[in-house]
Amino acid sequence: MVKLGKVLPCGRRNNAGKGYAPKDKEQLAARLLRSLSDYVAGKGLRQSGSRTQIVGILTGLTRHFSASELIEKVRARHPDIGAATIYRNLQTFIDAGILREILTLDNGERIFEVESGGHHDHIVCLDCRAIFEFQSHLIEKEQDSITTSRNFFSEGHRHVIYARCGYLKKRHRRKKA
Amino acid sequence: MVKLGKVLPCGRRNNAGKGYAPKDKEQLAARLLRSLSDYVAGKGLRQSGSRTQIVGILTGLTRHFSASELIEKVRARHPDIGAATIYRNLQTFIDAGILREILTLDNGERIFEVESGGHHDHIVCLDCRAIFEFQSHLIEKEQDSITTSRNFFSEGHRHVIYARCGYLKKRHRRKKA
DNA sequence: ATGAATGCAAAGGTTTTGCACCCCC
DNA sequence: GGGGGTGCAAAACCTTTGCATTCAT
Repeated sequence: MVKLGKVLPCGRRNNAGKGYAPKDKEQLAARLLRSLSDYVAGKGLRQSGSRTQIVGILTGLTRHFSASELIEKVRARHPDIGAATIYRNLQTFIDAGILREILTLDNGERIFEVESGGHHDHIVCLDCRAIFEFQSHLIEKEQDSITTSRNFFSEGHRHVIYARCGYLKKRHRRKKA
Repeated sequence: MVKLGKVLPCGRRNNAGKGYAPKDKEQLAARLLRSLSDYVAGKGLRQSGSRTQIVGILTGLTRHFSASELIEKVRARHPDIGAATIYRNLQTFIDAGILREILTLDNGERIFEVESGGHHDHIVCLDCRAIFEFQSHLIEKEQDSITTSRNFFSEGHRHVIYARCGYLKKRHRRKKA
């Protein structure tokens, strides 16, 4: 694994573990809690203590995280919260629109991110495991066109590009040889 | 589940279980066996009986299939072949270029297809679970442009559109309400 | 004969579920 | 107080792995 923060040959820093800036965390946490409240109120569900605590952890995570990472972080601060509760709430949060499942890695790990409003898709770096984002109006438009021209009603999509940033390119070549 | 072959309102038939035409199976089987032979010969591996038998089953499957579907079909005809062998060979077949893992469903099921040469991406129908294919030169080009402009070396992508064909639209509305 | 490939069973990992208890509304 | 929510443990899945054995070359 490449050291965090290391500048890669492609000019990017290795931000695989990048989270939110401290100043953003507060705003984000407030927004998420509000969204959750709205959702549970509308559905006749309840704003349990666990839910509030788990949401509090979300802003301390990297932008893209797996269920196990969430479990680990939640249990570090709230050892009394069971994994089952976290899994159940992952689904609740997705239904509430505050989380999004963005992709599944080769090893089967499901990766989530906090819903930010602006739609984007992802590039997964096979070298440093970092997940980058990209946006393309052109692709979105073409997708819509394809979907509607076939009489489908789109319910979303997952578009993931697997790539290497070149950092370990030589090493990989050597391995393959 | 919608009945197989049923004409859906969008004009498509429900081909969720569609396989290969009998006349195509022969050619396909021959091609796959040839590719496999070339691969194992080149790698100093062996053309085992199991491998040949599993390849024989591939042409009797639907175009898009899960590991468990493959295991079920293989074991129906060859009860002596263990699941571990099938998993190990799934990887071998992918390495040999005769299979491709195309997507992961919501439930975590990994879906494979026989490598056909022509690249395409997929539309998954959330109503009938059918998997359709689409091609877009425009999207491919844009993808390449995005990848290279960021100094990535693309190693492939997965682009899946989730949609409804409208067949169960009313039913879903009712369920949700 | 050599080592690749296999079957079996066990282990590993993730996610779901049953159930009694708890606590939010 | 009622029903949603939770913790725990067990179960359910899917996939991988260790090991002795078999088999292709």
